[in-house]
Amino acid sequence: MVSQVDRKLITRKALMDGALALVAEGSHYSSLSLREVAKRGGVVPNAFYRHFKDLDELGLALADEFGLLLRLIMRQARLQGLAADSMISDSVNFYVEYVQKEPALFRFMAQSITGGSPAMREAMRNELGHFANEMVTDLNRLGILPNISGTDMNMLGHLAIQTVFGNTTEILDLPENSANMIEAIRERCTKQVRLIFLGASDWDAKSEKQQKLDAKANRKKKKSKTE
Amino acid sequence: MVSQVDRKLITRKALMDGALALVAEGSHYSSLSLREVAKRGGVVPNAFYRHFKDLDELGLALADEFGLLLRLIMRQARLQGLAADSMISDSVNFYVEYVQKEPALFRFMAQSITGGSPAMREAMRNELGHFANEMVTDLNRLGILPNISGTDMNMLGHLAIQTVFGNTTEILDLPENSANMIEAIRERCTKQVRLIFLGASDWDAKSEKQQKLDAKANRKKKKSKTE
DNA sequence: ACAATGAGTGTACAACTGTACACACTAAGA
DNA sequence: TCTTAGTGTGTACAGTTGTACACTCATTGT
Repeated sequence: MVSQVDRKLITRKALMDGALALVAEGSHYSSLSLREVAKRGGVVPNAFYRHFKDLDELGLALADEFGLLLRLIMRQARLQGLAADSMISDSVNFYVEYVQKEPALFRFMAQSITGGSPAMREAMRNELGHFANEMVTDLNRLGILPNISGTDMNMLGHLAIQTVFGNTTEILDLPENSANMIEAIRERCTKQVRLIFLGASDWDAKSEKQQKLDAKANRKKKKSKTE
Repeated sequence: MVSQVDRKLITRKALMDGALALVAEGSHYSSLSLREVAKRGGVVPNAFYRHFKDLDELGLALADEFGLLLRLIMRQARLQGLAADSMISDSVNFYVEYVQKEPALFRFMAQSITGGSPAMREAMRNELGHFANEMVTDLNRLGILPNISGTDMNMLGHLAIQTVFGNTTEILDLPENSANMIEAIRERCTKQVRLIFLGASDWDAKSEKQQKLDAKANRKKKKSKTE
């Protein structure tokens, strides 16, 4: 005895979970069939149309769900109140933990950034971009790296999240019970992010000067090439 | 009047190019059908089996071709003899140029790292890893960053190439004739790599000490969590 | 209490899929 | 020169695909 709107929400969720399950089992989202997904959701193929017009539309709904997960992760991380001396390794650990906790959604995300429909790719890029922006906001609020300009801070944020997210597939591809491998990835990733922030702390007026010099040399070279 | 082995090689190439063409037009490799690929290669479906057992096998052949392209890029970059003062921006420009020159292969690569079969993913990771190793060898030969240990140098190489390759999909998704957007990506990517190397130049004994401190704090936190 | 809304079902069909089999035709080797 | 090997073709078939149409039946709002 469930209300009609609940029933609808339940089936909708079942379809989304069905698609995710298939992805988690190794299929690529863009090679799924509507019938497969419907069957996995415990529903007849035609019922699919009561919820989504397309598999593309379902994909965008999954992208939304992934965005929600990201927001949840951010909130959790903030609540935990990371200590300054271990902020980077804590964040990386946090991320790795969530990838293992929600492998299907992260696998889907990884697939979609490079392989989804154009709309899908944009949606995923937006989610990650939002995540990076939030991180930059936090860094500013905490007064970390105060000497860096706004655009450079943005660049830094994107670099950091791109680096962390770049390890996703590798984590997911590990066989189960290989905690030592996970540990290795975690350490390498922490090192990488730490190196990035070390670079950022030197990314001040001095390096700006160097940058301009380099840019000039670059333009010169380009010019001589076209001649 | 072509020899039999030539004919075979020609058709094989046609099949591979057909698959790449479909990928370049927006399909995901893992959603291609054998018949589609055969038609695009100008051959009847059954003829496919004379060259590949599977679409997977064709995919691995394409991964090989991508590896060849990477080696070509490396050789070209070395021949050009990059100047020390603009080495980073030159390398990035070089990469961006090749992505635009071979969009299909790079699109295929981007798709395959996160979305191919397990064998495919591993093949692509190996190709990129080899590329990173070559880069590290060059850095060592040129005496750049002599104070960094072997494993850290490896980490650095992987970070650098992951950063550059991370821009691939974004470049490929730009509409044609948007040179200014390309320029923006090129600049951002150059900045990122420069920041990474800036961080690496400080990645010495001093930062190693800081790293150990952080690791200790991390262990402490973990312990208290499990209690 | 009753009509209506709408989630889920069953049947149907044309298009497409991978692949098995028998065949043609041409280059290679005797 | 004649046989052989091997690339490419044509036909065939069973399974899967997306989706249209007509339907049941429970939950809703009156």
